[in-house]
Amino acid sequence: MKRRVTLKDVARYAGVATGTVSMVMNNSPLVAAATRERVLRVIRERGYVYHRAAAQLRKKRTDIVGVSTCDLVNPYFAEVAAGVEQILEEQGRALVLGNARESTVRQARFLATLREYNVEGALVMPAIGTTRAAIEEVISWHIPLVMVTRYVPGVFCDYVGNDNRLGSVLATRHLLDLGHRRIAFIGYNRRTSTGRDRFAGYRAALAGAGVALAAELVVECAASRQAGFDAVTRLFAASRPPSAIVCFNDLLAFGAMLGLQHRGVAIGGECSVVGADDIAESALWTPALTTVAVDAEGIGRAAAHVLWQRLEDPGRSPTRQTLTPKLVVRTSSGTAPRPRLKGRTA
Amino acid sequence: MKRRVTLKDVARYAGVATGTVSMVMNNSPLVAAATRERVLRVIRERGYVYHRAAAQLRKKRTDIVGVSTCDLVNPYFAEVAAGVEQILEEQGRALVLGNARESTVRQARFLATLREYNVEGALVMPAIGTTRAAIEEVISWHIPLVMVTRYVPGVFCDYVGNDNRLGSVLATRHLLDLGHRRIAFIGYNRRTSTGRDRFAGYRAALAGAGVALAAELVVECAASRQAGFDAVTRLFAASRPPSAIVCFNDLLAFGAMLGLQHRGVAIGGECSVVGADDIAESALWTPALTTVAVDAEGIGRAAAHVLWQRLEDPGRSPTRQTLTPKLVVRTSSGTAPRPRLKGRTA
DNA sequence: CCGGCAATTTGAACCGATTCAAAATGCCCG
DNA sequence: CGGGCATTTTGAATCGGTTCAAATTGCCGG
Repeated sequence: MKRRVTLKDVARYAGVATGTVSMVMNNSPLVAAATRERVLRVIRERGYVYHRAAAQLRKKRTDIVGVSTCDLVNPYFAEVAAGVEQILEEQGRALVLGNARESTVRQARFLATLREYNVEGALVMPAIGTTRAAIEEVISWHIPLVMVTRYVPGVFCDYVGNDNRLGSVLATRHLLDLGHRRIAFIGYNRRTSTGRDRFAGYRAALAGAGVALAAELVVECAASRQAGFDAVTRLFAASRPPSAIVCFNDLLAFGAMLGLQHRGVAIGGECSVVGADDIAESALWTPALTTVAVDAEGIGRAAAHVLWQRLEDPGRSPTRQTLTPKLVVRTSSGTAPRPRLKGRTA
Repeated sequence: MKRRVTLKDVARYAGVATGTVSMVMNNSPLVAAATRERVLRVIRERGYVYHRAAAQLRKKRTDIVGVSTCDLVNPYFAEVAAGVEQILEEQGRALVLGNARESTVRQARFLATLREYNVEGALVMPAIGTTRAAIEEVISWHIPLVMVTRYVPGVFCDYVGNDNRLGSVLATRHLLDLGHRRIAFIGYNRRTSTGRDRFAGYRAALAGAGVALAAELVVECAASRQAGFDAVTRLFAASRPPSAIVCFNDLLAFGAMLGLQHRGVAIGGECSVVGADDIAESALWTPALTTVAVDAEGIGRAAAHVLWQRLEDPGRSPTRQTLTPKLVVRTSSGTAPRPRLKGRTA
């Protein structure tokens, strides 16, 4: 077992002091070009490998960033993570990944671990149920934290996400413009900021058009295909079903469309459906889903960028950055059907 | 700025030697229970935080594992990564993530970085075009490496993946059993082991049934929905279209089904379609897709487990572990249509 | 009361980089 | 030729744990 080549060895072979080699490794402009060349040649010849842990002991920088995902199996969060990775890679920082799987316990455990690794900062997609205290604890450790995609109310720190409220406004307004008045909202979840904001946009758009919000048209449920199917079943079992549905996300919309097809309701005709996220399948469904496109990778990239800014200038006040979603109109939404004028003609 | 609480401080406050505190931190059975309690109390009271980089300097273990994904945006690989994360988390190891996005350059750069972090091992999903030399270089650094999902031929190291050959055999045999004889294969890609193995299974199943492989029924193309659509267009433009299609994966199958619907070909009747992977959408399509289910998370978990075994016993000979996929029959596949007996009746 | 053995505890050297005050070197100008 | 200044280089102290040979403590049987 050969001993590892250390910086000291390099210094000896190159005939310089350890400090000089260190400066070469850190691209210091103070070393003379000729010296730098000589040192670099020795490094190459001897196969020297920089030892980051040793460096970290004295230097304060670690070039490590922690990333906590709430659910990596969900393609949306995986895309956000991919965006984050892209920027961190460009910055030459390493990414330590944790997947909370929507468990605040796992999330807390991961964040505590990050502390032992002396990460420079953390990008957190808060798991459902994350408390203000949990986030503030991390900040109290002096680890710069950026909330991504979801935020925890009342926490004073950076946030990058989608403008979910606007997204729902666009979706709902689109339906209102098509003449719809009985518009349902399915997938309301008050436990995440995304859930609350998307609902708030729906509510605001209705109010803006002078349409009263009908409690029986709001369905609180999970964000799965099955839940969408069930929600439609429930809505259409009632006396006055909606003529359009705003869905919390595309998965729910798919379930809803299946439910409508199952009942023989014409999608885009008798009942319109709008989703959110614009995942890959949305364009391929029959009918193609009208949805609010969210740039998940862009959010990840922006979040990594915001963390970088904070590291550059720790004093700056927290930013709250939202990317603007845009409505993609396809065939699952159409003009409102004429109301059947029951009895009125009599 | 308060100075950080070090192990030495803990030792002083607890009235013991640094060595003792170190042993407590490492759960050594040598410290007396009473001493351990006292030290732990001081640690809690003073808010001591273990400094892994410092520990690493002397200890050889790092508890860090590198994970290189070939494409994190692909839900399949994201699932594998999630499986890996789950096991590493249980083992108390940190996961440093890299996303090669199918670039061998990015992959190589990431693997080189891992060396500087002194990772205990690496789990690599080789990017398209990964050479034997690239993998062997990592091994030459004495970093235990496990290839996941894809393998590079000729490399003598651990591998965990799906039995793709078997999967295609199951799919093809299923179609043969339904009476099909003109069976196409779309999405052949000879640049990944998955591509080669899935094609090999198709070829073997045909041979086993005494059916000649028709070159015009094999389409080499990307693994996207669009490619599936285009492949069908091509196959059905020819004189004798297939009565069934084995697709490299589900995405391709969706594209193919859209293509068939577009041409007015009855899926499961006039032409059957079988996919592979069984992603979430597959069960929801109309018709529901018959496919070969692959346990992506299971593969990730198994891979992390294999790495653990190798760390426990570096001397063991490399394993080559494949999980068994299983056929999920749904409605996109049906009995072969009667051949139209052109002219024969005359 | 003592020798012997097992169970604990000690603490100084060490891991491999970074730091920075001080020294060395080179160059220009009077 | 020497002083002054800018450019490079030096190297010992330091970061915060781990190690392990050696010392200490406790207990038991004789």
